[in-house]
Amino acid sequence: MDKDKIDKKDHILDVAERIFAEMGFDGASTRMISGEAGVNMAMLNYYFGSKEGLFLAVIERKITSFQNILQNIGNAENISAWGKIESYIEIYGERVVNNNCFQKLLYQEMSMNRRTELSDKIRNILMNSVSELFKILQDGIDSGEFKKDTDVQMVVATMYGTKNFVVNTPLMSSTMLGYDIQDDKVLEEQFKPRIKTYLKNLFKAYLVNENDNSK
Amino acid sequence: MDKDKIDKKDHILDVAERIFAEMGFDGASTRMISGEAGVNMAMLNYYFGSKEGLFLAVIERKITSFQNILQNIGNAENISAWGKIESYIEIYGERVVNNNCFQKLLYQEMSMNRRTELSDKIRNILMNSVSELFKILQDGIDSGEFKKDTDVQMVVATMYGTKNFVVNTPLMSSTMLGYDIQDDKVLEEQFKPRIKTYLKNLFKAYLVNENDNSK
DNA sequence: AGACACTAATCAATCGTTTGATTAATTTTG
DNA sequence: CAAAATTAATCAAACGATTGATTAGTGTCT
Repeated sequence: MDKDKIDKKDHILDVAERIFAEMGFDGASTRMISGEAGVNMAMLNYYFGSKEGLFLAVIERKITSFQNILQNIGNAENISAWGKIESYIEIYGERVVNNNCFQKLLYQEMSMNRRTELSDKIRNILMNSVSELFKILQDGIDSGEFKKDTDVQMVVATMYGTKNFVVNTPLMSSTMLGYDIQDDKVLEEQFKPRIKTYLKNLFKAYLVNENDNSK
Repeated sequence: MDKDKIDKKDHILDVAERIFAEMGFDGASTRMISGEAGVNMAMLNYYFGSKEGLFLAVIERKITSFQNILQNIGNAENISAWGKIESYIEIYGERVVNNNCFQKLLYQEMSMNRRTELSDKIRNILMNSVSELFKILQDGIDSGEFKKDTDVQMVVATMYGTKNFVVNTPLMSSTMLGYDIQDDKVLEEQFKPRIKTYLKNLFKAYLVNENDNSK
């Protein structure tokens, strides 16, 4: 049946995603991936053409679901700029937990300046999300809701950077935070609400103009 | 003369540091490193034993200079907690620019969970700096200078994460920021003051209790 | 029969490392 | 001091292993 083939391809992609994230593109071998997936080595090339094709397939599979999620937030009418940022942090916090393997993969690929074709693709896609954030922030500034001297670009760098740091260096972060970030339960029950609360407090303090009578 | 030998080893380490940072540990080949350094391939094994030994030597060379820099700040007596944070950001901002190649290398190694012997070493050394920051922050909270609900650990994650994001994904960051992060002049004249100012503003807003008459 | 799914065997290329020989530098000896 | 002996530094070549990829062939369906 057709279903089996799709399931098999998806299974390969699942395994490849995990191994690529753990070992990096170069560190992961096709034998390791095919072996762990329980398929013949040649199947990787049969299905995906090449190792790079497999890598690209792993990324493209997820990337589609990444799109369009944030545009709804940005385009919402009756929500304040700060409300949009809060929504963004909520959604972002959820994705941190569920897709941290993939996040690591993305970040790893972006760290390398080579393979520009793929890197460009990834960067362009991520820039969509970034642009949405820019727009929200700039609107907030223009409406006077956010402070005038806000560094819009750096705010985004902090948003992504803080999350990436924790997700990509789990051993370091676990030592710092005092509990095991790699434990799914801890991640879900402890870290997820924590980073959401933290980012909201952090950016509220930095972004939002207090409703005082100054000036 | 003895000088030449030392210079040569140092030259190899310089090249290896750059290539490891650019290509990752697995992506960099010994042929590439020796070729670019202008030495025979066998010299790498002759000097450093193995590829991993070379990698370790690259890291250990820098790590020593990393130590003890921040302890002076933490132990200063007549400076406020916020003043210490400002000093930290200043020094940290300087290091970002000058050692970004090495920073990338460190972060890359920490992202992989394998090679635990080396990773543990790196993590422990970084934890020294982290602990200094913790202490400063906690002192500020205890003295009432910083807000009581400050998430000390996450502040550090933001500090490192924001910087790492920009340094490790230069192409992405350059697109975001609108200028070329990889250009040394831009990095020095534009980005360095910018990230310093931004981090100070960000953390001042989040950390410092306003001297108002509330409560 | 013929398109598709799959496998074992094999390919050339590249990997990190080792070798044996050669040169340069240093130390020991007369 | 100079010749001899020893050590250190450097090299081209080759090692076995592993890499990603391909081939030729075997079933398996419709």
